[in-house]
Amino acid sequence: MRRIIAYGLLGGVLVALLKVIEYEHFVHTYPGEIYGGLVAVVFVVLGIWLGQRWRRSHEVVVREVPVEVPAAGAAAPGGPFAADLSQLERLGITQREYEILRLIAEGLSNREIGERAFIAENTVKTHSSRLFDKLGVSRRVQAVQRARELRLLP
Amino acid sequence: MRRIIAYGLLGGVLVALLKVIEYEHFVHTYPGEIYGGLVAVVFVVLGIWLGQRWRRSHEVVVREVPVEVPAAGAAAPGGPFAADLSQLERLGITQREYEILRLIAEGLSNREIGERAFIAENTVKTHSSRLFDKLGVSRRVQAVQRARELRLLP
DNA sequence: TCGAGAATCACCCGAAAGTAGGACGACGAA
DNA sequence: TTCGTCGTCCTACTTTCGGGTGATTCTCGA
Repeated sequence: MRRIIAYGLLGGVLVALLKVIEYEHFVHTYPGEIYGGLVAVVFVVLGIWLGQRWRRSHEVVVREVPVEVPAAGAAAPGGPFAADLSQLERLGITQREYEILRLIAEGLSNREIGERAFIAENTVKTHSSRLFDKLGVSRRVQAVQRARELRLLP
Repeated sequence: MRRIIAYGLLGGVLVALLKVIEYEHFVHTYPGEIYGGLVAVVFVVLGIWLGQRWRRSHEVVVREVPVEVPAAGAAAPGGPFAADLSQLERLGITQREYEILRLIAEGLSNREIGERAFIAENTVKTHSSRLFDKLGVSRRVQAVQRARELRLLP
């Protein structure tokens, strides 16, 4: 409900912005193509931003990938990896937390993880904190190590 | 690749759409405000769509199907690990630094490493700092990851 | 429609990690 | 001897992490 109001206000701001742009006599100074193009670009960017915030359940697509593990002998590091997702459920690790775990394992800082996942650094901290709890560790290197033991990471 | 083409086509459609709208404008059917508003609305919606699409593509949850695990018997990767010591020489990593690297990979803190190796925490920092230089990384998780790639760690 | 779980974000604080620079002694090669 | 490398240790500083608490929003299912 509050969100709708917020969007309403946002719409107002947009219209105002539009007015301002128009007031600048863009229409008269530049040909219509440029004006329209500018407006389009600005609002496409804005729409993308909105769209990323406006999340829906159906956005999550679960893709099942059959993976085969090479038989004994020359294992292929970097080859197909099968994550033991039952461990996730057993430990109560959420999808988002698992995502953060993988990003941690890539050596990213919390800030970088935030940028990658479109969330605030604080949120990353919250996720990783809970993740550490569930993994029973207290440092990120340990988390990665533990996750590898649990076959959550390659 | 196909995605790029798709986006290219999409861009073309956008331009065409713009042209059409513009045509309407030049016919002076609508005043500039309405024209701009229309463009804005259309492209906001389009942006939202794009944003959600983009986000979805980044939220794909890869769920691997359970697979057979190689015989429990000592598989090569789990067995005795042979570090590629030539990499050490190539990168100019000393024995001591390699030792610190292994301890880092165990998830120990600098203090714990110092206790384990009977050296001061500051010394550990010096070693790890030089180690990071030689590995071309800046964080310990990255160092472990990189070392694994270089087959310096299991 | 209510509540539980999730995801999000904020603020604070202390600890840990990392940066930059310098210093010193041991040892071996030039 | 002189030079370079290694290992050790230091100060001082900035950044990052991790813990704790509290709050809002959203979704889903009962």
